[in-house]
Amino acid sequence: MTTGASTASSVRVQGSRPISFQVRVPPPADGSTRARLGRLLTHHGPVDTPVFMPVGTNATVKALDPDDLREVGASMILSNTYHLYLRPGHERIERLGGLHRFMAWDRPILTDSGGYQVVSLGEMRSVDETGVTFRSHLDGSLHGFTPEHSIAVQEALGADVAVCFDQPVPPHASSRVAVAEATARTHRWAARCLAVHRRPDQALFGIIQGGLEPDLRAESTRILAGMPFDGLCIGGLAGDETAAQRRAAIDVVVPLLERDPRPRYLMGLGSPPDLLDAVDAGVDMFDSVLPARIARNGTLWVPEGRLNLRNARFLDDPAPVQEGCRCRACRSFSRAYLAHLIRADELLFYRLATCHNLTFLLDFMARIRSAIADGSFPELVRRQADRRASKIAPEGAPE
RNA sequence: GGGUAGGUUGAGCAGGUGGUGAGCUCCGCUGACUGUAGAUCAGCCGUCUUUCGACUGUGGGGGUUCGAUUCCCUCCCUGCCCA
Repeated sequence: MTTGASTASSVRVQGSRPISFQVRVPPPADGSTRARLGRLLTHHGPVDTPVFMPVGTNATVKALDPDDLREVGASMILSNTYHLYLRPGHERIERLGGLHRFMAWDRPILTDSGGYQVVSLGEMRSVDETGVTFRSHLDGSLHGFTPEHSIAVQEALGADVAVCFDQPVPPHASSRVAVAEATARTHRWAARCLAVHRRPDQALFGIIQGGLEPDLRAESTRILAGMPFDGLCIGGLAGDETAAQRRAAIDVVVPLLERDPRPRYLMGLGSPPDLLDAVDAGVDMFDSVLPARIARNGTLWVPEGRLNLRNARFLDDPAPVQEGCRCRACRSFSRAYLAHLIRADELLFYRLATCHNLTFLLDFMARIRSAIADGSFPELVRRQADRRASKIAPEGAPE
């Protein structure tokens, strides 16, 4: 198998990129923020950035159907290579017309590569230069995943954007040597992904690693930026790092990409303050399971913070979760009703709760975009910082 | 009326045939969750105490005994069977 970026770039036909990205409102020259407004053009329509992509691991954003997804304002979603490969199988999805058709979602999709499962599956995998050996979480069977394999699966799924198979470094157990090795391997794997990726209607993003080591982050950024990817991911920051550590890592990456025309995608982060901070740092794309997962577990975001609908105090509360919220939960139902549903283990709870949190977050993102457009974004960041400092409830930004 | 099986901390149970019953599952309360092994997980869940710990508690009453949830008597309540 041939490797190397040069081989790969010759495969990628110049001129007709599978996606295009244009920055419509660049960061202000005064350096007050790196926030920028952009538009990603794909075969399945445009995506305004900064964008948050809800996560639909098993070809579904849990509890929602495509109508719900459009209603909450999702313009692009993420799905997962590893899970769909195991079940129902990427070949089956391909036979059935590809992922978009399979899940009846006609807007853009990005597939994660399965690299993150190196972290999430913990002991159930082993890694070497060839790739990763996973133990299936479904039946314990063994599966080898290589960069080439990941790309093949992603091409079969047919998402608009595929992502390189990388090796994130598990958060705490990260000696500098371990970070350096995983990062270097991620670079070699990136080249292998490029070498085999040929689907012309699918973009491919590379993943920057480097942990929290500034020089390794910088080196990783330079190497990845030197390869003909359609976009660049910032990986390995959705673990137990502090907000300050994340910001520091992003602030190493983005300045090195200042004149790079490609979108920047921070993988795995999705709380409102995380988004605000990362947009300020110059990030264009996000994904996270957080809003949907905490919703299913009873926690809903409101401007004042979080509500845990399991709490007894909501059983008699006739107010909507959030006054004035446009989501289907708030339009029709009381906190008392939702508190009842969750106690009764009623399935409707998951749908309503997920609709609310995604609406909250996507509306927050829309507000960020309009603030960038009208120049008020730095003020938004400042207000948020003030609120945190004074420990008053954050405006649009619960933890 | 006769027989029989029972009555344990909100519910359902376990255990205990004379040597200190606070154990489980629900329910309930609180918290966590960030490229989804997650509609999951963790802590608490008799009273007092931050903790250590102390106290109370095996349907009611009585008896035997150094000591009773256990043995005896009696009453109450519940299920089932027979009349």
